[in-house]
Amino acid sequence: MPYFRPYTPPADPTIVRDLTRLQEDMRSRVRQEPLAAEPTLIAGCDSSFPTPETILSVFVLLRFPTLEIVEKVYSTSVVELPYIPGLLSFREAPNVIMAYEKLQQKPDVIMVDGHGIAHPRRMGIAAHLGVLLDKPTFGVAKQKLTGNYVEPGLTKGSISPLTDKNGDLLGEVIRSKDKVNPLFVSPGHRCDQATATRLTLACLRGYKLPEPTRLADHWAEEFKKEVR
DNA sequence: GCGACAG
DNA sequence: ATCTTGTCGC
Repeated sequence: MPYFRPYTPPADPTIVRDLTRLQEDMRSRVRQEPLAAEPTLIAGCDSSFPTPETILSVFVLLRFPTLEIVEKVYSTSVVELPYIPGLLSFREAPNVIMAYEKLQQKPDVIMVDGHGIAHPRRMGIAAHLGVLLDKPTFGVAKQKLTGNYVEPGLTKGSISPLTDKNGDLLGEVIRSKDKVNPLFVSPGHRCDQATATRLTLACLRGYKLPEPTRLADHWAEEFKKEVR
């Protein structure tokens, strides 16, 4: 429990205003619906920073529901925006998409490390990527960004709703492993809560993180060493 | 005015 | 996200 927050240089108010408006416009393009069909290929993506000015994004493609690795690719580029809560997608999405384009085969659905609609303007990076790629997406985050919830049961499989101040559902807080901090799962684009939760649970293999994002996270660390 | 604040 | 050792608990 830190008594303070690391100092973050104030972001250019003009940029923040413009990106926030852009996000509000994108919001109208997000759709929540079940998948057209049971997925055969599911992807996981995550990013790491070899240096403060370099971002490295990874995409891991897995067969579903067996979860065998089919492909893994990555992309690196120069960071152009600082981290600003709520505007994470503008900092990471460009490079994540560059990695996505390197995949030989495209997934039926993407599990993103971060939030979907569990965001102040319902536009977390998972929803953002879904709209730009016009692909089903959902988010699996390790920390809350917004919303309220009651701690779910301490055993694997316990779930409790994440809601906004109006009581609307933003996502679900899921205990993916006994006695470890829960995950925050929310739909992105062209996906609904039931699907996001079902796929997350179907991808658990004894670890806190479901395989798609766990492996993306793992390779983001491995590739980082090669790059620097 | 006082907290909260993905990665 | 990143820096960074040992250590408590199942």
